[in-house]
Amino acid sequence: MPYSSFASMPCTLSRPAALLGERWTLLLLRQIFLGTRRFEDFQATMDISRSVLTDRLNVLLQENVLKRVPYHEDGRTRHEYRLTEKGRDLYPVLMALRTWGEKWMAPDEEESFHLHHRDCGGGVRAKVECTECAAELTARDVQVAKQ
Amino acid sequence: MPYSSFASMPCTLSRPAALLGERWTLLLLRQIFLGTRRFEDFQATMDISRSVLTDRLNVLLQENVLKRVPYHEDGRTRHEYRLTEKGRDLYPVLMALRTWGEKWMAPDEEESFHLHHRDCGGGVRAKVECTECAAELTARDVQVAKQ
DNA sequence: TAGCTGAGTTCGAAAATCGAACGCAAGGGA
DNA sequence: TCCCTTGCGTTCGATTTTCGAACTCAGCTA
Repeated sequence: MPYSSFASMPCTLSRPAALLGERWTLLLLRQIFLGTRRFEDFQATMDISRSVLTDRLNVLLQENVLKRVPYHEDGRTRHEYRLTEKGRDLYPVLMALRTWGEKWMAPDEEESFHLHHRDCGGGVRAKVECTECAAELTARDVQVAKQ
Repeated sequence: MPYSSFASMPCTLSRPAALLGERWTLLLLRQIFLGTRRFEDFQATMDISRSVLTDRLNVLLQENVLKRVPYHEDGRTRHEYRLTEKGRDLYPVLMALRTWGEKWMAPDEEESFHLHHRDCGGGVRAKVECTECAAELTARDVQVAKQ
């Protein structure tokens, strides 16, 4: 049972965890949410090796998290990588990571970037809530039922 | 600038992403949230190689996500791995992964486990909200400010 | 005394990653 | 026309990680 078998287990947690748990994939998604879209820009800003970058982009294309979109520059047609709706839906995952990072791994100095709600200027945080009563939940409030 | 340099960048997203983005780490945390605590049990249920398991547990101990707690069995003292408060605070990350998995990677058959709020029996989901106006936010509602 | 168990450690083989060079197609300039 | 540049990969040999099986070790147990 190798690592990749978690990607095909009938578990809605192990499948995303196996996909995003590959080295570089979370950092790549971070870069995408920060606005990077082109191969050269990923390579330059992350200093990832080109072959691994190719591989990770292809995996995310295959999983339909990203799509290749043509664009024009200097009269030439090229392609850039953009989030699909499925990809955009990963936003809460990244925000949960960031919320945790702010609480537990905040560097001494200033942040490298701030996020705020366009409409009201407020801050941004991830949370877990009950779909019925809308209470905020921690691990202790949740019961696991096998099968 | 190797992979590990993201773990020390002054960015509250890249640091957690680099830590949890190592192979096996997310799957290991999933197993821990499901209740596994002992070396042998991790090894048996995940079929991870023993040396990598040792390494990942040590990294999480060092980051203070896990702690080693002594327990007694058959009159012998052993240790088990348990979440610290910092570790328990990763719950929203795992729930965000699961919420995404339920929407986009749900297997045809039944889930391997269900989660529900102890108090009211409702479902569980992760979301992103504004700290001021409490509106639910998507990537489009959020503005990134450099520095 | 010998065997068992939990929790690792060790080590040679296999796989993943790295970095530097190479390939290639489509302009642009001389 | 020929050469140069750019963006986006591919290839390849060297280095790192991971794998899997065997080994270690301490403290019971038979």
